[in-house]
Amino acid sequence: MDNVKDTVKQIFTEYLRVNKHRKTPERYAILDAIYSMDGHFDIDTLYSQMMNEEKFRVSRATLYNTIILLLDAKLIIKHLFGNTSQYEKSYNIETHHHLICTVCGKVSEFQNEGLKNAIANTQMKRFQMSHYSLYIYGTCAKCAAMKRRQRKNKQL
Amino acid sequence: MDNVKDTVKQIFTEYLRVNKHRKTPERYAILDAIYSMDGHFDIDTLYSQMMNEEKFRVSRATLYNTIILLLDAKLIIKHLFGNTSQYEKSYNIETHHHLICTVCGKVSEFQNEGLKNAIANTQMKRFQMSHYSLYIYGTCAKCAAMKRRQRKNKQL
DNA sequence: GTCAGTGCAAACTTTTTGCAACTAC
DNA sequence: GTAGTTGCAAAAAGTTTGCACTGAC
Repeated sequence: MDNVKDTVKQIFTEYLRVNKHRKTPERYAILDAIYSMDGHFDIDTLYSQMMNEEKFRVSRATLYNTIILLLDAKLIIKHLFGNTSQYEKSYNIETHHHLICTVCGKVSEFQNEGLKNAIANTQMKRFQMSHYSLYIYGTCAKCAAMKRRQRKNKQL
Repeated sequence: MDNVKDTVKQIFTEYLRVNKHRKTPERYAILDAIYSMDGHFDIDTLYSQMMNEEKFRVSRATLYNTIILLLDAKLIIKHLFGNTSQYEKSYNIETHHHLICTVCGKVSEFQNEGLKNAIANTQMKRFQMSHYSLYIYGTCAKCAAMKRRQRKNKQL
């Protein structure tokens, strides 16, 4: 598993070299922190995480700057649900789709090979796909149950 | 085509009645303005549109309030690309997917029946789908051409 | 030594909120 | 008449920017 961290570090180093950016400790600390997180995170969560648990302290400005590099290096991807930008590591991660509950806002992930293939194999004229995001909106099991309960109560 | 405007007005009226909201002229003016727009728009665009061209003037706060109702009534859908929330009328509109150019940011739409069916027919456990958004990121033809040109120039 | 990168705070943008005035019911 | 809505301005939340300082090269 540390293999992944080592690999992304190498990829990032190569990216920085090719693009003539400096290899600062902040940048590597941020990459490491991101690849230590599970699932989605926003800038504020990452900032707190690095403030509290980790040895390395960086400013929000540096987080925003570095995120741009990591996106460009395709080591993370950006999502936009809720109010803030959410990010997610992308190296060695299975492509997955997102279920977003419109009642409670909870975001969960699911995999579906058929869908994955259908999308990946779609031919578009005059457009070259690099990646995609599929967001499915609806009601999660918990909120569906709550709705049923409310409806029942009204009938009493 | 005015048929659509009439129909959404009826749907909205019914929605307001059921949910015990008032039928204010502002709300109908906003609905009308939205169904007069083509493609995506953000709050600011809608605000300017109603300020300049239309007879009815509403505040931003009212726009935000009304947007929430229209989302709930499923008369519009919300997208999150770029920096601002984008909205789009959804009644009587063909489901479509979005191509987003990561170079120039241009958003275009495309239809694909196979994809549409594949997604609509996906069975998810413990989740009830109401709608979905598929965003495909990549490089548009224009930016791809520009990239090729830049690469050629470097070689000289 | 130089200049890209960093931290801080201020600025900016989008969205939300509090409150007085208004109006649909 | 009364409570839901509106408009305004202020506040909040997220992100970007300006600038002096630091450190990677």
